[in-house]
Amino acid sequence: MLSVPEQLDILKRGTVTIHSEKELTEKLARGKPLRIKLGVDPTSPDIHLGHAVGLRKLRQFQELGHHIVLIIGDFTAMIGDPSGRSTTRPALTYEDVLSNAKTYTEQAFLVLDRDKTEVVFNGSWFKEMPFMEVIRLNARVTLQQMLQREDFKNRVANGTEVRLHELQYPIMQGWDSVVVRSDVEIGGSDQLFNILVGRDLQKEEGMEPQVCMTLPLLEGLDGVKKMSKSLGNYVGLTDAPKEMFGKLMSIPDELMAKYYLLVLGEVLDTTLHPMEAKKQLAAKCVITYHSEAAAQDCREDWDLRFSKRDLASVELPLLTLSDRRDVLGVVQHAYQSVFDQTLSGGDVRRLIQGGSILLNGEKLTDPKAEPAWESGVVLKLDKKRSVRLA
RNA sequence: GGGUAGGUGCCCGAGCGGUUAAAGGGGGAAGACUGUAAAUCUUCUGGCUUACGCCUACGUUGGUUCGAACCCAACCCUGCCCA
Repeated sequence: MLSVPEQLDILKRGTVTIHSEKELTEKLARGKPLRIKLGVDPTSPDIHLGHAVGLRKLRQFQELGHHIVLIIGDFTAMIGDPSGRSTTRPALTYEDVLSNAKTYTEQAFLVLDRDKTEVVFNGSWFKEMPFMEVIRLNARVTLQQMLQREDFKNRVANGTEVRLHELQYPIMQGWDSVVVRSDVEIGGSDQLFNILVGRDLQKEEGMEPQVCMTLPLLEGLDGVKKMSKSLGNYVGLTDAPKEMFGKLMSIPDELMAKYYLLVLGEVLDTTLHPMEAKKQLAAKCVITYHSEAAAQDCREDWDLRFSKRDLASVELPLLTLSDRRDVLGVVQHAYQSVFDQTLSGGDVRRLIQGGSILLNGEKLTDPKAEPAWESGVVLKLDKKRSVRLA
């Protein structure tokens, strides 16, 4: 095991707050593996790069010889974490939650060492919890404390509803810490309050309080809002290589440094040309979650497709024509059959008239035209999608 | 339970009897340009094989009217104040 200062140096990297560093030093100094907790709510089946920021921190702990406890919030997911929310989360069924949990853990192990990770479901203790106990826990938190939270405060101030079950969330997350006897809890910076509640409950139970460690939130592809599935601005860990590569190429330039730090744990080389830096970021990410070969393939594909605009030599999905031979019909059918997207006639018409549709490099601007659809010819649909005629 | 303000398109929000498929913004899409699916600029953004035509849409259900998102009634839902 590395010395305490060496461990601290690694662990502190990229954190927002550590509450407190002194406590963490003391815990590390004992020389015993610490129990590191990360709770995830399986509210959607995908883990994205935003979640991976926390998982990477866990991985660091793991490599330093500490014990990871990954809590699957099967129970808390049904409540929905109100952190940072301006509205109540939609309720999920238990079946959804379970199936999400399954894919969730599989994806988490792309980052974590499976053999050294303890996975627990918090439903295993909450499902059987007597109501008396629930009341007892509730007695430990005051309404005023809850109302100090930005998200609740804002909602109250704006006249947006706050439902009572949402107030239970921090208490439940805190109780998880008591049950798993965590020494350190990791979370996004929006988790600060919830993690601190965990400290309070542990103290109440006569335990040494956990260290609270928060990490920055990763902005999504739009560059402004937190990366999240519901906003659609995420890169999923299981995204296909080309999709992952392409999505990363679409982040704003300003965000690159942060992505380098949080996604790769590296420092951006500012002497690189921005586009080259971004390509490297995208490639490295593909290497992590897929393979070196896939990354190489993505780069080449990207260069051909977007830098040289040489669609003819790119591998494209094949389109088998249906009965309709007019431009509108063929394009609509292409979206449907190849990309599984249903576009209305109006949508397609807009694409055609906007000049997006290219047949072998020639713009098709008449929806009703019936050009000769020769086999092997490239039909470009929009910026990202093209097909080859079968 | 009483009082009061509201429920509009993917979201926020104007409209308050006809010229309203419904201002404006956000989000999304396309084009131009480029160093990329960055940035910037322009355009589009309910559906219908484009149709000054039809259908669907302003919480729900009925009603008044030649005509309703707009007026009336009942109901459902939410906020705020009081209890």
